[in-house]
Amino acid sequence: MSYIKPTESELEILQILWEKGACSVREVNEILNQTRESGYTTTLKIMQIMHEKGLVDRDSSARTHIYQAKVSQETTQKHMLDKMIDNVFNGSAARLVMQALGNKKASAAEIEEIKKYLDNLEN
Amino acid sequence: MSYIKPTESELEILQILWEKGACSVREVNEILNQTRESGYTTTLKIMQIMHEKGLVDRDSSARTHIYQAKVSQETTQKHMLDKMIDNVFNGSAARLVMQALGNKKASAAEIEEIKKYLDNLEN
DNA sequence: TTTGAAATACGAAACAATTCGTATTTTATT
DNA sequence: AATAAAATACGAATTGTTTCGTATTTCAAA
Repeated sequence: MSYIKPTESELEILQILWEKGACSVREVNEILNQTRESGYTTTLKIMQIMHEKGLVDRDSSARTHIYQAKVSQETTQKHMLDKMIDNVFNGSAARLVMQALGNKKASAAEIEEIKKYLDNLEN
Repeated sequence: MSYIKPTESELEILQILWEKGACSVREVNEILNQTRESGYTTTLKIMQIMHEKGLVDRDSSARTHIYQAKVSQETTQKHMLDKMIDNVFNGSAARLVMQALGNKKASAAEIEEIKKYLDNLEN
């Protein structure tokens, strides 16, 4: 299976599905509208397209269709990160990591976690 | 000044300009063509649009215009990372960092560098 | 069983990004 | 000065994404 690159809107919806698990269009649309204006049929249309593309699964046995992410968050993260490292960080994961840590301050606990992770990587 | 979000094509060109410093359209197009097919006037048009948007500076005193990135690589990295952390990593920089390190294997030296960086962050 | 609310389906408009053909300008060479 | 090569300018076609209006379907309550 080849990778399907989600558009921006699709990514917003995937995020919601990753978090909530399974949602109706109405649920997704309501969550979207906590952040930004979006018409119901607009959200519906995008989710239908996502289904066509194979980004989501759909249970259409009931009147209200229930959608679920079909692509995993991990796989999507991996693809987007790889692309970003290549495109914008000259191929250096280390550079990206340090930028990321500099930007958003990670908590002490998170830093410890990362250190442990690094220790493991070394072995 | 508000942030101008580069499109995909624009990002490809910025990358080249960040690396090379100052380039003619022809130079940029030749480098692009090492990776993928792209017509000369296509590249020209995109660089003209980038100029209109303020993404690049242009010296048009000679017949062959010379372009330079106007936005810094660091600023662009920061914006893209922030967005990605929010959108795809549920706001957790640590998660992104660990994914990134897992993907592309960093060298032992790079890992040491990151550890030092983390030690500094802790103080 | 009729009715209305809530859902889906669908097409087309609006918008944005990319591609490319062609006209025009510039300049070095003869 | 004429010419040809190489550059820019520009409009328009193409493609992809988002938005939305309207038609149709479905189901539960009266």
